[in-house]
Amino acid sequence: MITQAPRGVQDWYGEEMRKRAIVEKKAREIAATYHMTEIITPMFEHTVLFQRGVGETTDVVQKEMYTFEDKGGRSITLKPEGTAGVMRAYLEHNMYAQPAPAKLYYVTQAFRYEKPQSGRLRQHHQFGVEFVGSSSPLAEVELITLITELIAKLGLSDAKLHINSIGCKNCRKTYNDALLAYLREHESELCPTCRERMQKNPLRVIDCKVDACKKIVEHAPRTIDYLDDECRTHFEELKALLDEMQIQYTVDTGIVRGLDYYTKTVFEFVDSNGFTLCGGGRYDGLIHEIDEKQDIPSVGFGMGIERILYFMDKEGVEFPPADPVALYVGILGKEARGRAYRLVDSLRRQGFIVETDYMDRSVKAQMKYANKLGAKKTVIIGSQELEENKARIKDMETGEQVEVGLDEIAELLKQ
RNA sequence: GUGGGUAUAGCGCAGUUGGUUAGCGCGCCAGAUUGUGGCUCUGGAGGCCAAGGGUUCGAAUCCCUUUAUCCACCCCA
Repeated sequence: MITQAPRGVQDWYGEEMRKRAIVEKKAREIAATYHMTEIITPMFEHTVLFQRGVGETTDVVQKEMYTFEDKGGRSITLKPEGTAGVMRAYLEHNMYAQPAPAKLYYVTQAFRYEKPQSGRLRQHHQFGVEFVGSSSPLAEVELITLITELIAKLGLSDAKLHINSIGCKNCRKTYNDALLAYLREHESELCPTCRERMQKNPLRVIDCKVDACKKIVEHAPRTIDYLDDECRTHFEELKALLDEMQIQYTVDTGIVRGLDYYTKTVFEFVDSNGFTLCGGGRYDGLIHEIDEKQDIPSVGFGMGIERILYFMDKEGVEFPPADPVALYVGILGKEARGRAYRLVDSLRRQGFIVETDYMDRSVKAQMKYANKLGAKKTVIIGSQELEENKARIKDMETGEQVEVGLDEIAELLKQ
């Protein structure tokens, strides 16, 4: 038990860790070209931040948060998503006093108490962007463009953009009334979960996967038909810009998203099975929700690193190989050890990846080991080499050996 | 939270209707003459058969509980 990690979390090491680092590096590189800067916020926040920010009625807040009391009696919660913390930091440090917009990106863990399954963990990692201060649809376009570029550069092909608009608070109210009225008419045909959802948040019924509900939803009122002028114009402008950018999308009126803070635009990138790999949208009311004195529009998205890796694996995307060991320095005899290790040190300082023997193995075993490491070249340092100040460098692919002075090895490796 | 599958060596798997010291492949370690890898051969290490309880003369095998894991739903990344 003590040697087993808690449920739903995983260790990162070896090849998987390497792959994850490559994905994160790519994300950072691309964000940098958009002139976005990285932000790291704490792993935990005051519980109220998420209750307000994410929304009291959401599943995330109601049953999935890791909440505990610290020794000072404060209610603390491990962040279940990336946005709320960044917004809190934005307000705490008065970033709105800087020239707008603020373009922040983050790579973070997120914790949710869920039942683990494929692509779902209790600790996962997200790459995300918060674009704060702009109400222009160009802000949405910037995020979508960034994601599109990242997905393409990672080599993923099975990801389609779905967009929708759920309107602002005002449109939502008239819409909710219309939807509720419609659902009431069909209440008896809905699944039990949906009958319950109806009361709390009727919008959720829209993306129910039960066949009977789907059928009813087909003819249900849709958010886009209830948008006020401003929201409709915003959505039309967004679509026009996407067209101009030649970014393919489908308007999917079923996208609702599970976090309460969304307004107007919501979007997802999904694969052909409908599995979400990244989602986001506009949340113009979020900052006001956290700090009554402020009212600043923003858009953002979160992308699951594990899901990206899962999809890349599924699509058979090849990762670049790890940098190989340039030279394996074999050691023969204790008297040669110091000199050999000096050689190792000197070559490493020049930037070469060098390995050596720490196991007092025989020469033969060392060669086997070097072969397993995938070393490009090997050299054995023994009493003879010490005497002559020369050594034979062996090319592990061709088997050829070249004799050079101990001080000339770096030169040889550079070729 | 609801429903289903699985749990045997580091990894991937066998293990017959319950019956001796639980096997195979890969990997790991060592050797096949003295200071050179890959191929081959030989030998070796490594398992409380997930944990606990029960049935039985006898349990990896049957039953119960727990834990973990995988999958679907809910929801989400």
